[in-house]
Amino acid sequence: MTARLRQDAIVRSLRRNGTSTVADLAGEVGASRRTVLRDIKALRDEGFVIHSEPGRGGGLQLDPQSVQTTARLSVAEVFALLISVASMRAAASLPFSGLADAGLAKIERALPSDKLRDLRRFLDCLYVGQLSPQVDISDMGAMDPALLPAFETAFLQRRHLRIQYRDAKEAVTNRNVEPQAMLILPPLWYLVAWDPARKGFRHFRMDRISRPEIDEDATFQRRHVPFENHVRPIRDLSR
Amino acid sequence: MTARLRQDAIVRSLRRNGTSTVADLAGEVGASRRTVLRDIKALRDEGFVIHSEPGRGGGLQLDPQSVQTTARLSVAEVFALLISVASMRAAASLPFSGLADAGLAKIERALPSDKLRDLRRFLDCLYVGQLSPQVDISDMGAMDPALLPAFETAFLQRRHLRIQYRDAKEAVTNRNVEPQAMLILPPLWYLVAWDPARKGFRHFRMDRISRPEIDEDATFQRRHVPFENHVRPIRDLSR
DNA sequence: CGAATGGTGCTAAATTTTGACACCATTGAA
DNA sequence: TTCAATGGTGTCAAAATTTAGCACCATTCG
Repeated sequence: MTARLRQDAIVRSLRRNGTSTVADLAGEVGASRRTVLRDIKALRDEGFVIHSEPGRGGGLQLDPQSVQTTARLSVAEVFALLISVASMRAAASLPFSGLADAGLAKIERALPSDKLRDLRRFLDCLYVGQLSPQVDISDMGAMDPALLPAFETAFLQRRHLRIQYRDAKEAVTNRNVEPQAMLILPPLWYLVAWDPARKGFRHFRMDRISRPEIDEDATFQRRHVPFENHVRPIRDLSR
Repeated sequence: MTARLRQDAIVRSLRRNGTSTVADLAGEVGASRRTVLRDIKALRDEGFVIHSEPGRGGGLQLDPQSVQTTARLSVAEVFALLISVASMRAAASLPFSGLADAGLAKIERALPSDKLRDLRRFLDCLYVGQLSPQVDISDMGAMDPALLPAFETAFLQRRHLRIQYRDAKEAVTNRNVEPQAMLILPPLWYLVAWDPARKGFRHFRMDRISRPEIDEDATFQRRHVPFENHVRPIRDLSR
């Protein structure tokens, strides 16, 4: 029995029995009283809240609110969770958004610092809003997640992006644009980009974009994107 | 230097240098070649994807896609994340829902088993759907999360629930009902319950419910709740 | 007061981890 | 072909860590 397994057993026992004494736990997990006390200290160091009462009738009690879980997530999964929860908050205020945000903030903090920096920089480009109820979205396509890496690279390295765009009239054009922001109006995503040829901002619906290519040579400066009041940066939501 | 710290150092080094040899890593972390190989095996067992090339010019490489994060979450936070992502999926299909679900599944699996059982049983009572676009939700209140523990207990122990309900005409009634399901039509929550006095199912908007009390004496059997096609159980979404 | 409880320090014993070595398979350059 | 550089495994004794036992302290309650 390794230390880790024994500590898990102690947590399970406390959870099951409510209150236990050190001696009981020692008998249960087959270790000495001293070792159980060391384990209790280790668990407290890890963040478990364990109340204790000395004296006759005393004992140990695991704070039920502190029951915890650890999971190992990839950066892509964290990203997906962030977007989902932030979009949800924008679309409909749920009673749990505070808790979900707190959970996400913990996950985010645990990211390795270099990935965290990239993720934050990309999240800074993301804005969420709400589609006006009049729009019929039943026939709209979903964006292809396979497109995302190209966009992420273009944003982070501030490279020009070549895309093929099919507009509302089905006319197909080729563009070379500066990606400035991504706007999420669930379920639609828009690329907000400065079009140098037209000297103006354009919104491109992501499900109408195909064949994105990074222009390796040209870089650009960030511009201030004029968003309306009901569009909010996603970063505010995940803090 | 504990094993854990050394393994973290190895991951950092691989992330920084791209490719390293076992001998280089051993020198860097101050351990023997054999120990580094043991650590590599442990990291792989934990889910890190480490490519290796034997032979001259070979070495170890950490798959950048497998960069991972661990976070310690409370059950309430996991619950909030589950609800948020599932609701989001119902309201609007996002490109990442698969990834977010995968991340959540990992988190869910890491829950302590007794809490996991409770959470799953409660999730089995949850259904999501989409409010029809005609409904004006701008003036609707949010449910009070403080109510949830009473509902959760009533569901899990199948206890009758006493509530005070204020209906659409502002008429206040007292009910004693059997909670059968929760229906989430973002941003509104409904309690779907069998009302024995009226011998029928009733939908109660959660923001109109007050003073829920568990009836300690009476228990009930689960009933089949007749849901329409566009209402889906939440559990399907988080697998 | 005394028994039951949580908590700490110390030390020798028990256990686990580590390093060293031999060895194998693969690769690429000489 | 040959050889050096690499990843990978098995074995075993040495090193390091963990554990049990013990003494002891503080607190609580009957």
